[in-house]
Amino acid sequence: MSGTTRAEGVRAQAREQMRATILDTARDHLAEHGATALSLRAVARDVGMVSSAVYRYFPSRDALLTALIIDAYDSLGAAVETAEAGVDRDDLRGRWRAISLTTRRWAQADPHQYALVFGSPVPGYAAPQDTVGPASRVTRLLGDLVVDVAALSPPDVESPDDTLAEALAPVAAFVGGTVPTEVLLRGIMAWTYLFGAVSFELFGQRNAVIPDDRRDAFFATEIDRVGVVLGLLPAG
Amino acid sequence: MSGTTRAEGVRAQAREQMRATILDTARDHLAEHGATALSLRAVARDVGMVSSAVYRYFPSRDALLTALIIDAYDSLGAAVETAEAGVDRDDLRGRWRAISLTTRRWAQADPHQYALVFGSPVPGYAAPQDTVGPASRVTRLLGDLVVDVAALSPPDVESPDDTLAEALAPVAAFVGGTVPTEVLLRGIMAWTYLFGAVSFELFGQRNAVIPDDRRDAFFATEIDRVGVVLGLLPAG
DNA sequence: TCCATGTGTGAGCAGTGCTCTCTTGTACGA
DNA sequence: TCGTACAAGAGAGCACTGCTCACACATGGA
Repeated sequence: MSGTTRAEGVRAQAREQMRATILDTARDHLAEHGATALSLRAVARDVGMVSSAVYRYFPSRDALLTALIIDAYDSLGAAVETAEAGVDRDDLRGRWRAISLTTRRWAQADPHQYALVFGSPVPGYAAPQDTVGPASRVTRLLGDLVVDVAALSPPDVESPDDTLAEALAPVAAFVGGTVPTEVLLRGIMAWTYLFGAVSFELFGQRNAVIPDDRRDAFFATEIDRVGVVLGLLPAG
Repeated sequence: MSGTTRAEGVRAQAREQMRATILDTARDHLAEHGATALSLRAVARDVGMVSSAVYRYFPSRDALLTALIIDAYDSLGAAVETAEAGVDRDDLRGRWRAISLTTRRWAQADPHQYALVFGSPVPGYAAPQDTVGPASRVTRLLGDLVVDVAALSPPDVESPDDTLAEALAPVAAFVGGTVPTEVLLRGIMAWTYLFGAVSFELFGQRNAVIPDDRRDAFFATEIDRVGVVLGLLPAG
């Protein structure tokens, strides 16, 4: 209890640092070879210890993957939050664009990390509760956007479907405020489209569909279209 | 050269049957445990031979996976084609619904098979050319639908973007006929949304968003919305 | 100062993909 | 009809994986 502000203990600090080192190395391996090829033994070799020592820090390979997932959510969340924060609050279209384009850019920068989170889940693996917090950072931004959309440009029509409101009750609770069901629906659909488009492109489904050098422009086009056509944003 | 119509040879026939047996067993394993857990040795055990014998039929685990992918595309294609064929040609909305709902149902019936095709690609694995044929069966139906949409209910506005037409040139070539760029764009977006929604739901991204017992209804709602709101189908 | 505890080691088990050599049955050409 | 070439399976083996366990050891904390 001398140098550190928090009396954390030397051991605890060293442990935390070792954990971080392992995680960093694992992230490198993930970026290079993908999730299913991520080998705990290989990570251990890179870190410079024997494989069994890693188990002092992560009880299983799945636990390591879970840590990487939380990591990825946080990384994406931070990137999108930063980009979105730089846009004027009243510029709904700009906020939607910032969220979308940043998500895509982040995904392209590290496809394996994106796939780990938004791709097909690892078999037999159920995301633990620890992941829900970081996972909702992007969703949070979309939720806020939807609230502002409802306030600044209310929908022209109200959704007549009563059961729809019940289906979207969890969503209404999440976004908070009083948002018409119609706007909630449009928000979810925009959310779905965004990740559908990014995944489609990243997972190669568009390979022979949109020429490589047109993908950027096309993504911008479709994202703008989604904003307008789903009534999420005013036309023009 | 006695019983068979085609003089295929006894050996070739036996070989084909053995290949099918292996593939069937592999499909069972896939459905139960998922792609990354699919073990060639385990399949061999189930079939009743030693693992090295399987290599007489599939040169590698990847080759076995490729065969399963082609299989999956064909299975999905057949299911959707059958469903769509049962709808009146003029009923554009009905055709869109049939394609969408059947795709979702098929995906839910065997999530691992869906994930194999539309999930994050296996690392280091690039789908060979053999897969493009079966892969385009659903896309073909959507292409035909788009052509009929263009003929039966032309878009209210033409897309002013010239570069967009260039980006969609491969798509225009695929669907054939003379389809306005605007309709092509809407078709691609509907296609993107469909698989985005199915993937999102199957991969658990909607777990805390839409209650389980509302998913069927919600999917129907969003699919109808996509049809109308993207201008793919007339409102009403 | 002393030792309980946290941390790293290395052997080992059961599994994997894949290669190789060897044997055997039999389909097919002469 | 017969002999054989060849396909097909068996089995051992290599290098890898995740994970467990008994062990050694340094050291932080009392």
